[in-house]
Amino acid sequence: MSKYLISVVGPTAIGKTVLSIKLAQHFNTEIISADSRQFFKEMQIGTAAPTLKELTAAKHHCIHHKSIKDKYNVGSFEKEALQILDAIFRKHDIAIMVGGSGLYVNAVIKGLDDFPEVHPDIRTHLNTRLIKEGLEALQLELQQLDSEGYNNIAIDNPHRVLRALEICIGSGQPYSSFLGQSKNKRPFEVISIGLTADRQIIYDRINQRVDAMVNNGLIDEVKSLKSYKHLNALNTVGYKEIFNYFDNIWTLEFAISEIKKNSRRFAKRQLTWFKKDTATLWFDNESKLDTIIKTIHTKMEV
RNA sequence: GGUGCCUUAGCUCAGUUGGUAGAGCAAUGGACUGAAAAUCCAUGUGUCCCUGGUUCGAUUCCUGGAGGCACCA
Repeated sequence: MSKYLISVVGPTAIGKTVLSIKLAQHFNTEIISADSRQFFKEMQIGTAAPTLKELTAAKHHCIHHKSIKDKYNVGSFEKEALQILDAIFRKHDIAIMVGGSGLYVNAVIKGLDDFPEVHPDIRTHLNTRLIKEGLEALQLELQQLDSEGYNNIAIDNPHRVLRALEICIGSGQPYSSFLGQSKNKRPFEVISIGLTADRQIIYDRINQRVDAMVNNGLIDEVKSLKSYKHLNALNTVGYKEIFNYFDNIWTLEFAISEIKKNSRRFAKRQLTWFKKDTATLWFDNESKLDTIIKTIHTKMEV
């Protein structure tokens, strides 16, 4: 029998966690999280990570298993996730993956190209140059080192330009020369389940969830992380806004309304990303579990 | 009750010496190969309060009205 990875995607606050646990219980299997912020053990309230009760209701992987101080990225996640899936598939025919980080989901189900490791100093240096010389100087350099990459990447996006440049500089070869390698075929089939709702319902759920986070101690959680504010993991909706409150830039009330707004925008970006995968089977967030399970079975028989 | 000011996009407001209008914020659409809850790109949505009048043409000028604000009674 083939192995199946059921991937649950959708915008934030739609109910992915709850559905994934129900699916894990029904199929008697384990869950791997593809959420780029729930990895971090220091970030619990603001990331709406599964509660202790939820974590015991089904076995979870990649939740709170890293520190915000650790170096971690999609590449590491891809490798780690594949190992975990391998272990799960030794025991089960079905595994569940749940997460709202499109790039991380794609890394597992489609795979990324292999890029050489580059020393972190290169990026630090490029960031300094970005501030001192401006984006245009780095764009010109990329044009020199990798004209194909220059023509294909989003050249207005500093992160993209820096990433391409750091690969060129670190490896001595053009960034684009690493793209499009034949990727390893996954030893499992993927069934992608999308959860969605009318925009207004998603937004209402986000607003309620943010209020709940504040009531559950979000402010204290962020306060305890103040000295790590500069870390990338904390450049996150729900944290960066509260830092502005602590820095007396915003009132608490305004910071909270900004969290809601930024979460709405995030949800929109997630929908844009997940809509691209035409294989995804979409369900309304009020759908009955039976309906979803029935669809999954049908899909597996094909 | 009187006088003055105001009424233009979802909000705050600009503007048109008369040729049906534009900023910021909000909103919407999109991109995405190791920063991804990150980062970036694109888009103006309108009885210019209503009503007559003048005019080839009024959101703009004039009359009357409605609502708001301020001051005087």
